[in-house]
Amino acid sequence: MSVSGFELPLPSPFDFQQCLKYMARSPIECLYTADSEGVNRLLRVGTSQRLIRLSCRNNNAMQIQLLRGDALAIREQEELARYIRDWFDLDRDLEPFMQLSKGDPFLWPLAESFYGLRVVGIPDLFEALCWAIVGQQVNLTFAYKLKQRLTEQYGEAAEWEGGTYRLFPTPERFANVTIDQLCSLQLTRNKARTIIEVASCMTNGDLRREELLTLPDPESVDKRLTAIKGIGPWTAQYVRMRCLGDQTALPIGDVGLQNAVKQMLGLDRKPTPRELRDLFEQWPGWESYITFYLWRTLY
DNA sequence: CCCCAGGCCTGTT
DNA sequence: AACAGGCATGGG
Repeated sequence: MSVSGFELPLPSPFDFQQCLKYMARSPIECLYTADSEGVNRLLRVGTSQRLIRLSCRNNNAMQIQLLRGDALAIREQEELARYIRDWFDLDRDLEPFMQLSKGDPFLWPLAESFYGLRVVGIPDLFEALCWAIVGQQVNLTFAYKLKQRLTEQYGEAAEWEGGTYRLFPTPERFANVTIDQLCSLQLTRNKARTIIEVASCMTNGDLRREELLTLPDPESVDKRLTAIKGIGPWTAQYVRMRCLGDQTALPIGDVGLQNAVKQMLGLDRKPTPRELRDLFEQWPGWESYITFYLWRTLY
């Protein structure tokens, strides 16, 4: 038994349009193409590449179509469904967040403006780590360029109807890549070294997503990740938020978060780390959602 | 030439 | 623990 498409039921609140708007924010995004009605993406399912399109007629169910290739075996469908649920954080109940927001002068405008937006995930650990690393202390425009160069240089690609679709490279792909080669893509030496180190750790099994997910608390995850030179607190929290589904992650040193809070509160300076912690103490468990929504106010 | 950007490391208090 | 300075890289 096999299928060339299937549906996933959606939680409430969920707004696919909000997610698409987020995903369409960069004109040089290289890992998928988002339009006003859906998103196309090349994914690895099992050992093969699959080109899929996601769309939503209403917000009750998401349609997943295979754009070409053999139908999916049931096992493959399950794997793909798992990926998509992580991608759009479909297993989370946002009702408590909406309740928390009601009557909250800081939260309500966010919850209302971005109603139904999910923390869009990066389920692949290597991709999430690399995206965080290239995004350290550079503006987003440049971060997207670096991701694009890494992907075009080292990732697999497939053509479809005149467009090119790409997979983010695997850690194994970097086994014989040198720091100088990555530096030629305009990565700093530190970033190049860190990416190669992360790739090596993942290839030899020292660093695995499943293992991070079994650690007892967020602090253990931070500790494991920051043990790698070049991965600091910001990157660890970013990965917890975008890859591990940990919605208590609060990237306190994030300049975007600081600027967004400054604007929201009408401050004449960026909030201090202490002030940010104090502010977020009111909303335990929703740090990542609030951060993600705050980032959305910036663009 | 300036300041800024979804930081990190190392060394001091 | 918390802060300060240096560092590397492009964008505006």
